[in-house]
Amino acid sequence: MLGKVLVRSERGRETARVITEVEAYIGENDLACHASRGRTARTQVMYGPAGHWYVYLVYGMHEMLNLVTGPEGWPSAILIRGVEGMSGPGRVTKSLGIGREFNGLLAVPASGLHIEDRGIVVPDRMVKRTPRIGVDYAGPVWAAKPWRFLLNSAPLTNTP
DNA sequence: ACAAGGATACCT
DNA sequence: GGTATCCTTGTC
Repeated sequence: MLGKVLVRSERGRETARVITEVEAYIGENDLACHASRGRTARTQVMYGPAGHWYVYLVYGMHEMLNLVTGPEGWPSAILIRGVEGMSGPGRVTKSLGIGREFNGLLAVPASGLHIEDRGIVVPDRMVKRTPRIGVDYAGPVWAAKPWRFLLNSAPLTNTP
């Protein structure tokens, strides 16, 4: 998803930003994943088919935007932690006007929020991997998984 | 360094 | 119905 473009459309106005930082949460075994506690009203969307948004509130004030991935029945999602000019997952949603009303919606243009490939090239050597942020509670094994990915320089724009 | 802030999951 | 905890940010 790095280098792909997050597109928010609202009443004919479109805001597009390149995704620069993401984290993976993979399955019930992953103790940092909300689905590690099983299927609940909140985590239900992660058990569904890929391509739907999973949006939840954390710390009582920040909306986290995740895209459901993986096959049906295997709860997994990618948290969008950063877009160009915006660092931090709470700022991503706030700056684009994204809230829990998107939870469960399919990531297609008609829903007002989707992801596009606009030809930006991201070679592997431009991608940095680190452990995920704020997941110490998951224990040393799962907190150490290098499942945070970010661009370590500006992406190469493929000008048509 | 730490408060703000509300939902969630799990307990009684 | 009570409570510990949370995939954070801004201000102290």
